[in-house]
Amino acid sequence: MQNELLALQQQLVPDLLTMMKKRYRILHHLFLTQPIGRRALAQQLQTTERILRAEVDFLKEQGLLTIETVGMHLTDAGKTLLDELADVIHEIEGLGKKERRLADFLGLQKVCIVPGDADLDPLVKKALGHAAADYVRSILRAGDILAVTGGTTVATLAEQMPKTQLGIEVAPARGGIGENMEFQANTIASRLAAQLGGTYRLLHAPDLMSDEALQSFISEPHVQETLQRIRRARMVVHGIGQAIPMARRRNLPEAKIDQLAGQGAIAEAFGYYFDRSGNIVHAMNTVGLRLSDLKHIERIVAVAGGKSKAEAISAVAHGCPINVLVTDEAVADAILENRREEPNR
Amino acid sequence: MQNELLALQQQLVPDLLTMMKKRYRILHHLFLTQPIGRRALAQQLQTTERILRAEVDFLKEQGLLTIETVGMHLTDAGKTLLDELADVIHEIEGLGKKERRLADFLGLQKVCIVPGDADLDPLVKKALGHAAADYVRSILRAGDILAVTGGTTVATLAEQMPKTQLGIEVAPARGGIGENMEFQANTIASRLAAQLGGTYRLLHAPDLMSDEALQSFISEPHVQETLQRIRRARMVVHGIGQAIPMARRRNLPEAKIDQLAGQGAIAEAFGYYFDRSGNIVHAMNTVGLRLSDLKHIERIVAVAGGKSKAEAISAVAHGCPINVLVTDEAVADAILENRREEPNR
DNA sequence: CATATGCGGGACATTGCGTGACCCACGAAG
DNA sequence: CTTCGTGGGTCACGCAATGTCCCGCATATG
Repeated sequence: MQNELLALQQQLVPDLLTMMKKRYRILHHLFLTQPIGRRALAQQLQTTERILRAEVDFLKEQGLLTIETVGMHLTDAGKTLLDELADVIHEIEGLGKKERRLADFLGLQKVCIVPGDADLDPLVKKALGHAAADYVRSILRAGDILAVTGGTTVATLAEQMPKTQLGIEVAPARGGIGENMEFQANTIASRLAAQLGGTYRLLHAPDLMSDEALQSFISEPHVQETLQRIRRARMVVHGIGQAIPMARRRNLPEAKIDQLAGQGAIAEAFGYYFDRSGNIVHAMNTVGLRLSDLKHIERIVAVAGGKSKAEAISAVAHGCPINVLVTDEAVADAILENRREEPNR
Repeated sequence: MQNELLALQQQLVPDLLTMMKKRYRILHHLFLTQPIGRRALAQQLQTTERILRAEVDFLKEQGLLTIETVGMHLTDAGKTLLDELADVIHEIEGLGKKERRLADFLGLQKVCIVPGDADLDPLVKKALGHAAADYVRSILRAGDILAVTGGTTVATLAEQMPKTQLGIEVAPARGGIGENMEFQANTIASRLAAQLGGTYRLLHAPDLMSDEALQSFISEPHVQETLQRIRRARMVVHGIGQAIPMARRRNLPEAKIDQLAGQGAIAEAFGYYFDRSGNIVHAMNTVGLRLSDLKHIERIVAVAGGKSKAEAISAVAHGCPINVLVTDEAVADAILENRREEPNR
């Protein structure tokens, strides 16, 4: 077991393990920001140029990165090493343990944690997307239908998804909401389909509409068809939002927002608002995947990070039949911290 | 697989393995020579006092050794670490591979190799004894009969055997030969029995005697009984000697020695002399375990090291039904080296 | 086209740490 | 008692790691 070896090395050469982490961090950061120069990288990694330079010289010597006029790039060997190293660093940092504890606490099948706090460092969100993309890709099989919601985090996943030729059908789980095109479920679906070498469907509908409009809308044949595809998805990937900021982004009336706040709404997912215990306090009149559809879907993957979302994530985990959660360390720590206090209440 | 981790580390922090080996070497040497002081240890490890001091300070900080006025000692944590580390170092040094190759070539069940050359460094012999003791102890079960021959190497084994309460019966496989009491089979048997928490029998007999004397001697009831115990041993541990030096130590007449040399005698074990192909060229009129008894014994362990004995060890391995060989790296290298030349002859 | 920015790489002074070379006090052993 | 080996302290030296620049160049930008 490699864990034993790491334990031995922790005793015998602790500073070299530190060195290993340091170099891994450089490679990893480089991977996320390439191409990038010495100075900029040094600043982002909170180290001096000279120190980074020494490390970079070494890593170049090892053939793990190339130095060009535009900046530094990882070589294929560097990427391979990074992948293989990820698990090791995971264990060294104790993330594996946290994942198991969090999965146990939230009753999930699996939890993936990336180091850092997506609120503080935008690269953590990128790493989050990468980790989620890795996981999704490891599960997907040719011919699967994959449903995705919108949001910046899921958009990052699509961006980080490596090119493959899997032949997946990607469908948006939600209609459009009134914000940036870039983060719409439709946009993400098309992007993901491009990366995965598959096809995609679109749900040309506003996310929110009146009852009558909704009824007539969903009886449209092509909408019906898309909705049926969505409901037959094998896997759905969705984000988790904070209730109030989300309501604001949807331009809900102030009165409605106040009402939600009064009901203790703290989290949002799939158009549903949850209080901290996971109870649904409000369901939007939404087109797309409903909560009741989820139980027919094999694998439900939630992706969200940033300490500010910790409570929301915990709430949705209790209220939604999630299988897998991909999040960051700040969230994991916050939830596990709260857990200790809960039993006393 | 831990090998993968080592490969990764080799790329990312090449110093790590070097440093690990260095510190392992210090701990190992300290284990074999404790209590010992800074200066003496530095000299033996071919390093400077100041360097060793830095390492020792670190290892002390890690709680792996204690520093007292009499010198340094390993702590229990240090011993544990050393044990666990042994396998890792084994693989790093490629000894595991050599063991498998040598076992394959000599047709043995198992080979254990310790680094170094017992001819050059007396501590290697000690390590040899330690490794052999470790192996023997791992096999022994309560109630077993263990037969041992004489010799300095087997004596070292007895010395290195940790105290246990196994309840073993130890019997000398040979009578006494005319040399130092310390290395007699009888002495070793009693010592081993003390360490293993068992009983022992003695074979009060000269190793070499005339036919008539031998006949009358082995008909003595208590000798008979001891001999029967010996032949029912589950395990026998024996040394391997070079033919001519051994003959000299036994004070054989010069004429006999010349005759042995003429017959190509190169190795000695159990009182038999072998040529390089493993043919018996001379059998002494010996009391104790005969070659023909060996086939009834479950596990036959040979312990011998030092490059000068390489040919002898190879010869005995071919001529004797040995199961397990514990030797040093110099021997292994020499035998494996010769192997490449043999097919061409 | 000219300018500005960020890139890699070179250069150099400085400093800080590893290291060598001692010292002493002490306890054990002869 | 002397002698040896022990740990621990100290200090100066030297080199390597580091901080701090600079330059030439490619690219983006106006």
